[in-house]
Amino acid sequence: MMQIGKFADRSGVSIHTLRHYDDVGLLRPSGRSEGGFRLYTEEDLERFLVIRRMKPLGFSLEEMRQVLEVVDALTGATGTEREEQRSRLDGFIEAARARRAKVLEQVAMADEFIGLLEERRSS
Amino acid sequence: MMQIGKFADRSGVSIHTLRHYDDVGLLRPSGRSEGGFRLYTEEDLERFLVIRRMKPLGFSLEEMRQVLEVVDALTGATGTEREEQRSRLDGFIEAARARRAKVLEQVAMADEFIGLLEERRSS
DNA sequence: TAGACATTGACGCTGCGTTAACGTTT
DNA sequence: TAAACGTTAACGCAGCGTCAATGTCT
Repeated sequence: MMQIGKFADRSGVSIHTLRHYDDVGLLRPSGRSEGGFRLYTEEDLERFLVIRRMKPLGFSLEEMRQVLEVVDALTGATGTEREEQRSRLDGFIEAARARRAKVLEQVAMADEFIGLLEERRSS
Repeated sequence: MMQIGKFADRSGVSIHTLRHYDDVGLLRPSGRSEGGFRLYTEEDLERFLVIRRMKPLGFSLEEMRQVLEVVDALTGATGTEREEQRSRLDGFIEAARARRAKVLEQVAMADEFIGLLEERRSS
């Protein structure tokens, strides 16, 4: 169990961001100390990895929350429930592919922009 | 000379966004009608193209404003002034290359994320 | 004159950063 | 006890979206 400061160091995000994630229900610490200090576990760090990958792709906190929800629900689910969560997950996989495509377009945008500036430079 | 609505259609951004760009000095319409309607020219659309390419790369409105400023200052400048603007432009070209690299990293992030979800799907 | 189109102004939203005033841990 | 670390609450900011009340264009 580590306090928020250590978790911030290891995750690379600020303490305030972690507080915010807690407030909106995106990433809740596994426990609290007697005095109310947030206590995080290694497992919390694991869950954070999902956030770390999704955020740069432009997903909202709410969407990340939902993905974590599905992933959590999937471990331990069986039968119909399992199928249901799987199809929810498929939706997110689709969304991720769409984002990937968008990001690739942005690389092309960057190239166009750089070309535009270089042209202006020597005009 | 076209009104804001037509400019919005042709540029693909909302009327409110254009108003906001005007307010912050990013993209000012070339004129106003007697009654105060914003009037945009084809040249304004040209300038907008810079914005269109920069925005997906995550540049702030202020940075875009500065790039437009440099590009404008460069056309018609000579001698020392020209060299000065060129070096400012070089800074932005560098920044654009950095963004390009970042965006490429995001593609890798997307792949990792998709892989992570697919793994969870069949676990 | 009507209808489409525009105006300013204000408040709402996300995802945090930034104090401020104060309590906890060691 | 002090120093380091944490707490909630509240306001600030970018970049718009979304009314609302009103004026302009054709």
